[in-house]
Amino acid sequence: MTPQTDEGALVDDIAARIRAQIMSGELPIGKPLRQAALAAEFGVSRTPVREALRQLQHGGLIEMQPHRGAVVRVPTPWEVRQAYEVRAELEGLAARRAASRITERQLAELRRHNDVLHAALEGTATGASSGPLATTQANDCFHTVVCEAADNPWLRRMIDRINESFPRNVSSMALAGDERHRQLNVRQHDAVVAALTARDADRAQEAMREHVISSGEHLTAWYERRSQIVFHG
Amino acid sequence: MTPQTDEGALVDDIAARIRAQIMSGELPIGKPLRQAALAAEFGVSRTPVREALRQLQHGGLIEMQPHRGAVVRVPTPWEVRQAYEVRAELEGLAARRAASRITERQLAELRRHNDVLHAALEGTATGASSGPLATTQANDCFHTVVCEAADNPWLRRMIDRINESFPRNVSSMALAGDERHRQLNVRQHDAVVAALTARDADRAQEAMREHVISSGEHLTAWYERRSQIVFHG
DNA sequence: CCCATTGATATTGGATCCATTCCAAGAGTA
DNA sequence: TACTCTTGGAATGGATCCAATATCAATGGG
Repeated sequence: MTPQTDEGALVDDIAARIRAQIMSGELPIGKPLRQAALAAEFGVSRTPVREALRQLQHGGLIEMQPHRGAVVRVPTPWEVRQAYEVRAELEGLAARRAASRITERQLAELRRHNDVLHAALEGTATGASSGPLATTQANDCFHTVVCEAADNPWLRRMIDRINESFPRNVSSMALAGDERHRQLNVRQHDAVVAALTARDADRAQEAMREHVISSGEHLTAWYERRSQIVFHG
Repeated sequence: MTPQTDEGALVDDIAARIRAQIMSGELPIGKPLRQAALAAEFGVSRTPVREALRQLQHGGLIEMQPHRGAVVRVPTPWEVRQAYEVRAELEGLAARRAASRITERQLAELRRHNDVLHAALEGTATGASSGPLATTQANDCFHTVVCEAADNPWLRRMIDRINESFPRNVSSMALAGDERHRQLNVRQHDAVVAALTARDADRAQEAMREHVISSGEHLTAWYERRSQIVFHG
């Protein structure tokens, strides 16, 4: 049932699956998570499920009240702003480090991901590489590549931790909806790539910082407008 | 046996206790952690201990190999440097935010903690407020106050997470040993306080960044010299 | 008619039990 | 003597069991 190469990672596997379901929106914000139901769904006992839930709680993705169960957490707008301020600083640092470390291969990869965004923007997308899914992935990959180029596992973990704390579908929905913001987004990506190409650490850091802050403001505003996309049942 | 106000926090309580033991050096680096032993020591079953260990693993303080048990993790020198680079950026951000938010009361508190360090340095410590314990505490409090003044829970959590990942006794031992570095340390603290008093965000950020980077370099060097303070037996 | 108390029910949290796995010591053989 | 295979013990990880607690509905009283 659970064919992991790495026995002993069952708990982490369960946690990853639940996280994925929350990220994809399959488990909507505010939905109560029943341990028994999850255990049955994954074909395991409640013990690993409970541990997985606790991990997610510690990660901030869900809330657990004693004897009352766990619910998918509802991030408040100001919390989004605060988290993105931290993320901006961290990704800025990543860009700074990347400026002197990134390889030509990675730069090419960045440009490729950006091309996808450009194409999606101009409607010249060629079939498969279109749609909000492709743009979301291209966006993620862009930031991932910069993180990898920064070559600092701790930094990487911290940034991942922030990203894992907000349901992805919400974020991408917020971005995908606003055409104007997507243009800004791509321009900012280009600025980052340009700075990295020029090996200009200061400019790369500032460009990335501004980009993330801007995304954060946008996302915060979106949350403020319709912070009611929660589970009702 | 466990009179917590907050029932349901037993696991977190266990985790905190184990973490404290690791931090204080009572559980030396490299020491294998037996679930049964810990359970007996705390008067609980193995279940909450297991969950607590997994939390610590996720936090990076211990390593767990499947069916082989958990050991207190040995941070490598380069890992210390990388973590402190991240910490410098985060605490720099904290100082920047604090510059415009810190209250007079908090500033006074900062000065008080710094006075303790000054006193310890000049040997004019008055009995109880002497010793490495007091200086370590004053150091911690200094950074904690700045973090609180920054008023960003996410930032706070991230910084805490980094600090919780390195056995405190090792860090303080490294600092306490070097008189020269302690002087530098206090001067840097003073610089931060001065910048905060002047409400100069840029200067505060830079002062704090430099301070943390410098501490990180020192700690890294210490780890390189005697990275063999591990458990043998 | 509305509110409080109480009992049933469901769900969580901790304890215990059992299968699996890893490590080490010892016997047997080349 | 050295190498390997076996076997026993010990520890982990998952499953199951039981107690504690919160939710909800029903009933009785104001």
